[in-house]
Amino acid sequence: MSADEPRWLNDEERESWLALVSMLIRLSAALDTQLQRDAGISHFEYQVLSGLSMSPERTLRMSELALFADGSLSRLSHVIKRLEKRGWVYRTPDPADGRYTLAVLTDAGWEKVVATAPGHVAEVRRLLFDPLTKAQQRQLREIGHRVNSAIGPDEACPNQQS
Amino acid sequence: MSADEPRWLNDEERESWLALVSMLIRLSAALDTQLQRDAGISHFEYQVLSGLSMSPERTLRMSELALFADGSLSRLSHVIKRLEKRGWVYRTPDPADGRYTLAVLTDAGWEKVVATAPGHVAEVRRLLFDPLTKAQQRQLREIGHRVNSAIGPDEACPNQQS
DNA sequence: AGGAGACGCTTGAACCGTCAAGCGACAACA
DNA sequence: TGTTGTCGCTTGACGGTTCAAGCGTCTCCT
Repeated sequence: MSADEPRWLNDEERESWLALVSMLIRLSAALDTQLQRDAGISHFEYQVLSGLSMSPERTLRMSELALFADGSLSRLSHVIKRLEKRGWVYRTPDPADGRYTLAVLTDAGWEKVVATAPGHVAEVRRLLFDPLTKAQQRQLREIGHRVNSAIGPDEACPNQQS
Repeated sequence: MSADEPRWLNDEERESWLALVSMLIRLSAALDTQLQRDAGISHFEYQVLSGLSMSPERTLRMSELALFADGSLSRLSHVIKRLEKRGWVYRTPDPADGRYTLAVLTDAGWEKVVATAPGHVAEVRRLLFDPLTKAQQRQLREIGHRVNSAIGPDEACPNQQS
């Protein structure tokens, strides 16, 4: 920690940063834990299923789904293979363009989302919204948008290969 | 997404939530990417090294270090083994109580932190603080504290075994 | 039509984290 | 001083993610 770097963090920023990093890690872990315990799926798997459930025809291209779920295409491919084995999803080539693969939520997959969502939402509410004031919730939304656009469209998403 | 669950999310909350989850994942990934690219270490490894560098004698018990770095003891043990092989850290039993293991930062480890920190701090600043107003930085710190205490001392940290 | 290249996705290997079992060191009690 | 229990940590196997290479499909250009 040598001195006089051009733009060092001051104490306030440092504290914000440590608090945020800790929140980042522990909130992720807490959401994962709840889903794993109550539904036997990871947070990423939940995002995949929930993303499909909100889409028209319960269908999305793999690449769109990867973007929505903030994961790499490779990771999504492995995960969809597992979800397929569990009977919640199936894949089919896009009739409009054979390069695309469509992921489709089955009825069983829909049921899974319906059964899982309330508990998950309750946990999000308990850990994230209940402790905050209305004003903080508004600020948080704005902060999220600003940081997300600072990160850039895809800077952090290792979605493009090599 | 069936209706009238007791405490469903409204549109504003929903948007806050999606923004935050996305920020959560992408910010973690962005910080990891920067460190991996510029220093060849993971964010967790950085937290470990940086935690030691800020401690008296550059020394910390494994369990304290795990708490600081928000990771399990098992994970820390594996990571320290790797950092030991790279010559940045060594372990020694606590002379005061043989059950504890002390992790100590070597000179090479200190150099590594000094070389790595400025770039990392710059990235944190670029992605997290620069896009926010002073007021939002203050809010973020407060939000972090509130959410962290909602998660509880260790609810999300799988630091205790079995 | 045919070839080159771009695109979307998949695959297998290597790596990392988690989980459960187990080890040595210490404390409490007989 | 044993014995029992707890504590802090380590270990190996397992499961998931990443990385790089490769496949099939489509587009563009001649």
